[in-house]
Amino acid sequence: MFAHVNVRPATMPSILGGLTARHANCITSEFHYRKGSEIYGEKEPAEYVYQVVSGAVRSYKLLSDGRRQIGAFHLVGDIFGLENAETHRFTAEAVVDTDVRLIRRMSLERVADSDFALARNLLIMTTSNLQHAEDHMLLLGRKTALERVAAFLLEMDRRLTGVGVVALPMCRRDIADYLGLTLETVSRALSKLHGYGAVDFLGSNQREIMLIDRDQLSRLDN
Amino acid sequence: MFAHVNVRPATMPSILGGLTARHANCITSEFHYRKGSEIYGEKEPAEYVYQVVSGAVRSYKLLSDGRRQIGAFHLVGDIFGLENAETHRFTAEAVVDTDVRLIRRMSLERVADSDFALARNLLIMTTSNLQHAEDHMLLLGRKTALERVAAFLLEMDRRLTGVGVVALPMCRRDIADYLGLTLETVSRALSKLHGYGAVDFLGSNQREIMLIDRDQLSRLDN
DNA sequence: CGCTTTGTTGACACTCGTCAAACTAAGTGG
DNA sequence: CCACTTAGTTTGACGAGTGTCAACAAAGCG
Repeated sequence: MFAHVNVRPATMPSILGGLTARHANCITSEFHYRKGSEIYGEKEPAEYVYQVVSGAVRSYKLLSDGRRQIGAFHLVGDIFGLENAETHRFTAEAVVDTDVRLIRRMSLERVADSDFALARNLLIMTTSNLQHAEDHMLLLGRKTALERVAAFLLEMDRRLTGVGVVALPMCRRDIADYLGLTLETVSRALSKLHGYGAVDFLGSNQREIMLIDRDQLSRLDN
Repeated sequence: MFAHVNVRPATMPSILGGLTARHANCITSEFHYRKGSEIYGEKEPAEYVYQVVSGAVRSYKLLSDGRRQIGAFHLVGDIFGLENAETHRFTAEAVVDTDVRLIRRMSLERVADSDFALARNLLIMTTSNLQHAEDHMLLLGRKTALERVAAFLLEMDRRLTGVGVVALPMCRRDIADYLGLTLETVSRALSKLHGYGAVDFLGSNQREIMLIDRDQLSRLDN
């Protein structure tokens, strides 16, 4: 599984706009997390910022009775765990075996006061997280199950390859908890999309490769 | 339009941490919006940043068929319309007759590069918007109607007075579109909470004053 | 080749949405 | 001042969409 993923550090957007190592005066190192293992927990002190080198990560919140809302998936190249408070607001777990680059975090005050460009990058990244959350609120509050799944496939296609071929790293339950649905509803929506011809499945391994018809999905997505 | 503009010394927490006028080199002025009128539209260029002086504002997104998701309510003292891209990502409307203070916006680049403290304030405000959106995703994705309404009342109490007495400026439809419900479901949830003794209504005017039992509501909220 | 995990599908239940009616409050003009 | 209108709220009846529970199939794995 994921045998062909080859990391090319040189082609990956470098963390914090290429400013980390020399400006933040910190050590960057790589670390491996096995599928399902926790990278950090909600309310833990935020010591590091992370970048996905290979694999995928989910960030989620829990209610007291175990209901889970995944706020975002972090894919290759994405930065996550960026907080300017002292603690993490999500739990982060590896969706599959995942390599991450770690950067020891500085306090926000020192960062923002010491480097204009870095401060701007922090703001840009935070804003892009905010924008994603804003769009996701619309999805969670107002879209139907079919629209959510269509939007999800389009998002993953855009972020993974952008060519209409998607190999999802996450399972149905993860998708469901991202979309505010149950895994059964996600499965049914995918079957329906398959029936419409908007999605085709290649190979019959568990983590199927999907061929998606972006025009058709876009029409469903509003 | 712009008939009542009058410049005033700050009697409330001044915008952008008291740095606007002298640091951002801009004019602050007040303006009045009548109930229901639009302050800015989604995708319009972001020329100003706003602060609520009196009244209340809703920020929302629409789907093509008219479904609406309110992302946030802005109450007295709140700053809104803060974008670092060139355009607004929400439409903003006055919920009731509302006075706002306007500050002409600078481009993000110039702001962040010219003032450390201002850059930090921008980041702090953006982060607090992000945190609200993250919490709201959990509500929209995973909470029941009753839990959403309970959480809403607690949020409004906290932000308006914090003493368990709430006078909501917005109508049932606004609440519904904020919580991802219908107005009927909101009304039923409030009736149920009233039945539980978690909410009491004072006076019988339209915009009732509510007495809320925060302990009881907190138990429902998870 | 069993065993476990993940995904699919069906039957059914239930929450919430839809539609409709009654009611209250507020605004308007004669 | 009072009918009349308009906007907003509440409540009921009903139905649709999604969740729940269960059975089965498929895939991964030792």
